[in-house]
Amino acid sequence: MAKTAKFDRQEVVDLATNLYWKKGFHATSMRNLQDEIDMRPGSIYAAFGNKDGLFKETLRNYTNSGIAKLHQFQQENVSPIEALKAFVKYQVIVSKDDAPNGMCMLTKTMNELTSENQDLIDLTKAHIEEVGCALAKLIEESKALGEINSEKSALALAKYLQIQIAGLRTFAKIDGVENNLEEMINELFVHYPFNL
Amino acid sequence: MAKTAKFDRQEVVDLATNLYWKKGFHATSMRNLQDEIDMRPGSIYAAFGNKDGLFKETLRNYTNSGIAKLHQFQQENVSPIEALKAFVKYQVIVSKDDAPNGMCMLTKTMNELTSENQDLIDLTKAHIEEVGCALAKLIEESKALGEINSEKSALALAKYLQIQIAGLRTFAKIDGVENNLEEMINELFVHYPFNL
DNA sequence: ATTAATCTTGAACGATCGTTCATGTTGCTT
DNA sequence: AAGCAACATGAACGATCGTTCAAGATTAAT
Repeated sequence: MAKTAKFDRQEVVDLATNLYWKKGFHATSMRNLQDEIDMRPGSIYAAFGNKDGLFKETLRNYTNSGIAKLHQFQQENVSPIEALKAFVKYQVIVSKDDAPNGMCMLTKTMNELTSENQDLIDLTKAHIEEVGCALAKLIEESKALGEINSEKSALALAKYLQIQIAGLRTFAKIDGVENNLEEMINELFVHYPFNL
Repeated sequence: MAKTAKFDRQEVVDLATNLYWKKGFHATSMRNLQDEIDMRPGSIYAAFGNKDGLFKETLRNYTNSGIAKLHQFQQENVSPIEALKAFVKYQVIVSKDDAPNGMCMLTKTMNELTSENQDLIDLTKAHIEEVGCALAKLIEESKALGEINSEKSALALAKYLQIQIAGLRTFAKIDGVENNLEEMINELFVHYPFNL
């Protein structure tokens, strides 16, 4: 009935994700996005509603990518705890230089936004918990295999892991810890609360 | 020779600090600041140069306050490690609800800014390391008293502590950890790397 | 070939951004 | 009392913000 030749939505969202991730929500202007994804205002607003709408879609895209990456490590490693370790190293060490921003886009968003954008905060929170659940599943497997000796619940350990990742990523950008990141992550899994 | 009745600089910087801390650098407009500190544009620019200049002064003010708070806990506690513990609890638990923002203003700034404001990033890094040194001094005392049994250097332990604080503060805002914060901080100091 | 539905375009809107500066006000010095 | 240097004021600047929408371009169905 009508014109169908449209832009590649996934490609566009990927580009938008990287820009939002790199600059943050407020510092990324619609004109920055227009240049990055090569679309005109009208098309963007027709496809995504507004700046918030596009941001929400990039959040979804970011979280999906992260969880997919976790599953990839899960398939590449027979040991669940090695998969977790690989994931943490990927997030902290690899992302430090290769990713659009060394920080996790979700925690970065949590840090940046105020109650003026409560809906975005709530959405981000939900995504963080979603990642936590994915981690918890892997931890559960690891416990079942006896790799982990802990009285803590898998969910509590997952949250602990997320706290460590957030802290490490924040300080990975500051001089003085670069050389120790690998060691610190290795030590993470052999001490409390993972092993008594 | 001339008019001397000026605004109270400390009072103004305190107000500006709280606003910048709460909203972040980009989301805080000069007009927001004008309202908050009750000064007109001309006066602000005469006193602080520009938006960056005022921000730099608030960073200095924030860091000074933090270090002063650390020294306060140092004087209130005979045990250095108890002083450290009180400091961490203050930063993570008290600040979660009472402070303008649950996050540390320094790490928040690190997260928000890009290389477009490299000078502000460098300044913030320096402040974070300054806090690290203050923590290290207290840790050194604690080691001398035998409270801490670790092969790690005081500076490395200080950095570890900062990583924990950053992680905990980030996740203190998300449902699920509130009840455990006190316990998690207590456990911090009785396990590796503080005690083998 | 014509129609109709959809998509694309980019000029333009009002609001707000960081910043400047001519003007007015104040208070110390002479 | 007068003069002047320092400070305070707020209107206004050009730039950019997020967003809209009338007009044009494109494609599938008739």
